[in-house]
Order: sequence, then C-alpha cells, then structure tokens
Amino acid sequence: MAQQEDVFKKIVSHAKEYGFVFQSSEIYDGLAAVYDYGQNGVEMKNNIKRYWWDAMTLLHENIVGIDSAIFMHPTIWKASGHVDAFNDPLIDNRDSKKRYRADVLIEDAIAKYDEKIEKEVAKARKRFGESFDEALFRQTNPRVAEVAAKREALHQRFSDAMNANDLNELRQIIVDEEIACPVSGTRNWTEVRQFNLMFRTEMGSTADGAMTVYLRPETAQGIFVNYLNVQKTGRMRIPFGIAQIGKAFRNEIVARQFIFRMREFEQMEMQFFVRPGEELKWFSTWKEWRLKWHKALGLGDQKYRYHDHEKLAHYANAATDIEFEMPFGFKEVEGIHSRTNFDLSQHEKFSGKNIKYFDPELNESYTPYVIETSIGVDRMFLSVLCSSYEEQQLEGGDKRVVLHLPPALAPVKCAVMPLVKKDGLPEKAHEIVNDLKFDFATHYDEKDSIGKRYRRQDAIGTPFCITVDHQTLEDGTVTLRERDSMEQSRVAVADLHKLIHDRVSINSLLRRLA
RNA sequence: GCGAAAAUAGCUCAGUUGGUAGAGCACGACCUUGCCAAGGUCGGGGUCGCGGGUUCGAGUCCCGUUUUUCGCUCCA
Repeated sequence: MAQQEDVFKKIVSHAKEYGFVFQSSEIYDGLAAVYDYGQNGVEMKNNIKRYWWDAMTLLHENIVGIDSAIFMHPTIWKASGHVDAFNDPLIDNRDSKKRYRADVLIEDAIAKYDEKIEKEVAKARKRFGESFDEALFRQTNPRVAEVAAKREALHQRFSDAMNANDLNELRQIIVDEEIACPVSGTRNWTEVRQFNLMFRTEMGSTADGAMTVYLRPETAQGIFVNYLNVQKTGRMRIPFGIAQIGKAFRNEIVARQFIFRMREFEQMEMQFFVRPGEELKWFSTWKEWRLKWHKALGLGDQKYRYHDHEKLAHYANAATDIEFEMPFGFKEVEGIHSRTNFDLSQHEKFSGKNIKYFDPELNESYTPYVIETSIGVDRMFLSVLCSSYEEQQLEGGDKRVVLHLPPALAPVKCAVMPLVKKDGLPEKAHEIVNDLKFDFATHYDEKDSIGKRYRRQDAIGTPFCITVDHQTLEDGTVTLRERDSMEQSRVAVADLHKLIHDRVSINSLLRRLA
C-alpha cells in the first residue's frame, strides 16, 4: 500500500512536470481541490470526451446530445431534492469527534425543558388526584412558570437565530445552555458551520433585484427539464436517450486524492427514457454496454468491477457503480442508475406543467422511467493516467518512464524528428509534419540526441516517432518507432498517414464496440 | 471538519547548536556526436508557500495562515 501511494505521488508529479494537470491558482498558493488541465492534459481530456460522445451519439441512432446552461431555475433544485439535502448548521465535538446538527441539539434542549414541566405536572396530578386542575396548575405553579419562562426564552432565541441564520448565536446558545455531547459528555465544541452542497451566486446586477441561483451540482437535471423539447423537436420515440457533457460543482466537505474528488468537475451523462416496467431490462443492457466501452480502451479487464448498491437512494430501484483500480484502491468511475420516474414526476409537480410522453404504440400517456449512465471525466482521466504510467527497466540498466496511453487518447499522436539537424534533414522533417498535422497532433523535435527525444515522447505517451535520416532523402522512407515495444520499422512516407490513422483514431476504438 | 506530517529552482532533494541560498536532472544559446536519455563551453531561473514574532542576524526557533498528503469523519 505504501508503495502504491508512492507511485501515486510520482504520477501526480509526472502530471505536473509534463503539462497534464496543474494546481489551480498555484502562484497564489493554490485553491483547495481545484485543478487546471495543461497543454497535454486538455488534449487527452478532449479525446476522452470525444470517445464517449461519439460512442453515444454516433453508435446509437436513438441518442442525441444537448448542452444545457450551468445556471438553471432555482426551483429545479428544490424539485430534485438538492436544496433540502444539504442545508444544515453543523457542529463538531472535539473530544468524541462526532458531528451534530446544531439545530437538533438545541431542539433537544428545548424538549428537556418540556419534559421537566411534564414531570412537575405528573407529580402534582399524583398528589392532588381527582381534584387536580391541570390548566390552573400550569399557569400558577412557580416552579413550572420558571421552567416555562426559560423554555420560552430559549425557544425565542433559537428561532431568532435560525431565522437570521446566525451561526455564532447558535453556538452561543449551545454554550449558554451547557449542552454536552451525548457521546463524550464534554462541551468542547467547534464553531457552527453551514454546509452547503451547492455553490450559490446571484443573478441580477442590483442587490435588491437579485435572485439566488446555484451552480449545478449535476448535469442530469438539464436533460430532464429539456427531455420533452428534444423528444418533440427531434421526433424521438421511446426508448431514446439524451447525452450531455458539462461542468458540475459541489462544495465537498472533504475533497481529496488529486483530481479524483474536485469541487469543480466534469460529467458525461446519458439519460435513457423507457417505458415503465421495462427499466430493469434497460438497466442491465446499459450496465453491460458501459463496461464494454471502458474495456475497449485496453487498460486491462481485471482493473474493472461492478459495485451493486444494496442501499438505494429514494429515487432509484437499481444502481451499480463501475469501479476502477486506482493506486489507492478500487474507486467509482461511473454510476448506472435506474432512477424510476422520480425526477420527471418531481418536475411535473413543481412546474405544474404536463411533461408526459404520448406513446403512439400503446396509445397512452405516461411519465417515462429513466436509466442514467453518469461518468466523471476527471476520474476517467485519472484512471487512464494511472494505469498507463510505467517506470520501465530496460536491458543494459537503462530506465524510462513511459505512458502507455490508449493511442486514441494520447495528446500527441506522432513526433517527427531529423536524425541530425543538418544536410537538409530538418527541412524534410518539416515537410512531413506539414502534411500530417492536418490529421494528427504532431510534434517536431530536433534538440538533443535521438534517444533522448524518444524518451521525451514516451513521457507524454506519444504512440509513434518518425525519424528522418539520410536514406529518407534518397528513397522516401523513414523509421517508424513504436512507443510500447520500442521497435522500429522502415516505412514509406506515403504510407505514414494510413499506418498512424489505423492505430490512433477514435474511430478505431469505436469499431471495437460494434 | 478533527488529528498528524510536509512545503527550498520546472522536477527530485541537500542545507551543520541561527551567520552572504546549493546539487543532480530539466530549460536556453553555441560546438560535438548521430537510432534509444544524462559530451564540452556559456547562460537564465529561488525575496526558501505567505504573514507576524524572537534575535545584531531566521531557510533554520515560536505563533498564525494557505496548500498538499495520510488517518478518522462526512457525502454518494
């Protein structure tokens, strides 16, 4: 395990050193759990997105894409349940390290006063028997009155603090009431903090006219609220799917492990709309197909496993994760969920609009059921990077660091280099670059020895190196050096295009899915 | 969020009870070699994460803070 963490550290360093991933705002000491993609990272990320997008939209005639806005009507997040899910003032006890909802702690304290009063009342009832006038007793008994006054004062203070959202006051109440942690029994509390899953901002440039809006915590809702637009304008028939790639934002309490859990991240989601009752059939179809998509990359079939959820979210009737073996263990990369008709029903309820689908074959309207496939682009990126990284021991004691990236995902497809930078070889090499660059990301490099240049390309995962030598000038052939095997073959310049294309195109990956 | 550790050049790191910031690799120019990295000469790059404090003097000691990593916790 310690060794694996070492490898992970090296991968993080490598990602920075070779322009894949940088800490955000680094010259200002960074911003927690936010990262930027560098010149090689963005190419690889785009390739991952292209592979997913094409697999979804080109290979399935009943799936189309959309690109919805990040800002959405705030009520959408009430309907989806996101607003209520995380809106609690929380406080930690430093001794037991338990976290509590501050409002619940205070409500318990109020309840204790009520209990005290009830005890007094019960005692009195016992003492006076039949003749006991409970209402009069509650009004006149000094002990009850004292407790009731305290209870009322606390209740008032509490509701004022909650209404004003005054977290300091909430904490002060807990201190003043001498509320202790039920576990440790101590009163060693942290500050009260409001935990919000969603990032908030304001729409409207004047303060009084502004409306609170949220950065979307998932892209799925943009699909749900548009599904009928797409269905009608695209003349889609159930079953059909809508795909989307886009940024999502979550104010994670703990964000860790490099780009695995970030506050700003990118999702690739496809929502598949089906007839009620057929959702589990489609769930298993997508479960299988999505794994096939992953395995086609050739990172190693044994690195994947399903993790079926036993405890299901309230909206789901089946859910599974596709997990990938990262250096820090098997981790979720993609989720496949049968979301029932929960989201669409909620939007129907909150919007008051009829968004049912009319099924011409059944001649009836219904709210479709939804199968969701949701994959994190950044996690996918990390899985590709981690499984591709190798420190290879070569014969003769040499070492090289090589990224065995799936060629279709590699940021640079080929590098062209003159064996020496004289005798017209650089000119010839440039000629080749100027032809290949229309179809492939192509590098030119003439600095340092040829071996060193090969190693540099290995470090960013370039599948092919093309070397121009004196023979090239005579017969129009070059050496084509392959990244993983380091083997070289003599090929004609005229054949380069086809040889490279067959290996590095997204297309070559897609064909494995057919 | 709690606890622990770390932060010095692009990367990996050294820096003595506190006394003028270093190495290797990487980077740039020129020369040399020419099919699997580390030949020569010269050069660029660091207010030692940031802010205070102690001291004649702080990379080094103290406090705070930011970021990262690990464990717990939280979330899904």
